[in-house]
Amino acid sequence: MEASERATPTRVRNPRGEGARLRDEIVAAAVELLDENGDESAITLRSVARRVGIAAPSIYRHFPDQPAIMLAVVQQAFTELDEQLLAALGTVGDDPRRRLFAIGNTYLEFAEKHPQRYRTMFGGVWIPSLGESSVTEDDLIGLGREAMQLLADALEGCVTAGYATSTDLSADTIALWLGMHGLAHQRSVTAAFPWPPDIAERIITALAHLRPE
Amino acid sequence: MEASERATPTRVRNPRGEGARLRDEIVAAAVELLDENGDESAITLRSVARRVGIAAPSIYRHFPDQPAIMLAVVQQAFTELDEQLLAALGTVGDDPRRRLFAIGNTYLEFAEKHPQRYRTMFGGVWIPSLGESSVTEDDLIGLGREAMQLLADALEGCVTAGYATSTDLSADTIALWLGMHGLAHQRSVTAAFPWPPDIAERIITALAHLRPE
DNA sequence: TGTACATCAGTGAACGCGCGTTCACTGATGTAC
DNA sequence: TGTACATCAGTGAACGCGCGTTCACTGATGTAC
Repeated sequence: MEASERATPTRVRNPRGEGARLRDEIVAAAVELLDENGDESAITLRSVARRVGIAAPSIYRHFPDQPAIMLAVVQQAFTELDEQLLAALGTVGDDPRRRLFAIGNTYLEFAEKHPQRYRTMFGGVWIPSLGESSVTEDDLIGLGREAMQLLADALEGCVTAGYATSTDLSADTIALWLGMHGLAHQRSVTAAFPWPPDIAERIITALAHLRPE
Repeated sequence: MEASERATPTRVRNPRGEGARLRDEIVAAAVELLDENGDESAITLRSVARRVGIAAPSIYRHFPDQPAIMLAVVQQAFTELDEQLLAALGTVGDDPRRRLFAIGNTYLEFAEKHPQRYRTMFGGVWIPSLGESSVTEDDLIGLGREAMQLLADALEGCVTAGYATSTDLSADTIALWLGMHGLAHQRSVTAAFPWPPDIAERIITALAHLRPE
């Protein structure tokens, strides 16, 4: 029974004051399970505990309930996405068109590299009858806001520079994001589709209303 | 115990040779549960049986296992979508531009009216570690083919008539569909988003490369 | 400086639950002779 | 025309499982006096 419940029975306990470390380990384990199994139902309180190598009730020191783990996974994924977008912008220079494609391509790369996480971030399924759990609506609002703002700024740059046209910047940003999201999401579900190689460029160019170069 | 397991204990059994009727009732009950709860995990073998008013094992006369019910739900949803698209085309006349928007708007309406079903159709989550169940890959291939073909035809009509430009019809069809899917999917997840009222038109116009009227 | 004590990190056993699935069955109805 | 029988639609009880959560606990370590 011990063997089946624990992955690493030799785990040493964290020193005093460092108990919060386990929180990070729990989230990391949950992400691992998600990436491996592809299904968010793979993240159960007990499966996570098993992976970390702790007893199931130990999780309650760090999370009020199971949905709270899911929320932490999603929050971490959004933070990682934001970081990658900022990193890409940091290396790409000043050309507005290149900045727009840097955002778009980095976004799509993130989804392609972590399809399960992407699906969970935007899947909506994991929100468990909101209100029966510790997760509130406030926890969810604004999750994608940072990424959306970066995209809006990039599109605005193109419009200002005359590379793109727009009658309504915020509506066009949403339209552009929806197109990218459609590709990112569908790819994360069906890997084996014969996508046209330039599909991302086609979508971004059309929805950003980019003038021919 | 009886009361909790059965919704309608007075259910009469189907006459001989009509046993297949129960199959339809099972699928209908599964759809109901999905629409009500919004979560495909609401469709369990037992919950469906409860809803129909039969004993759980009775389902095995009609479905080899639980995933087979999910497959039937998704298949039925795709069939319904196809029917609605065809019906819309039947009433809209010959103008290629109107035919394109008929497809696009009907598609988006379907997703808006049945968000849970839409999410399940394209969610990918319900595919249960394919191979451990009776559902095979063949069952899934070609599920959206009909709808995609109708969209391709509509776009081709616009190009032929000179209303739209395209360098690669099949790639542009996929791009257009992905944009529509992005909107349809995200709407089915987050109802409370302040969508621009003309968001659908913006996406379709841009991705179909429609000339200004 | 020694020690009692509070705090902290984590455990082990147990609970009740709903699940998918199996098994042997029941009882009505059509059909062959 | 009567009846034995096969077929069909569906049942009831039971199984083992993994789940989330609870409870009282253990034992190491820092801290107050």
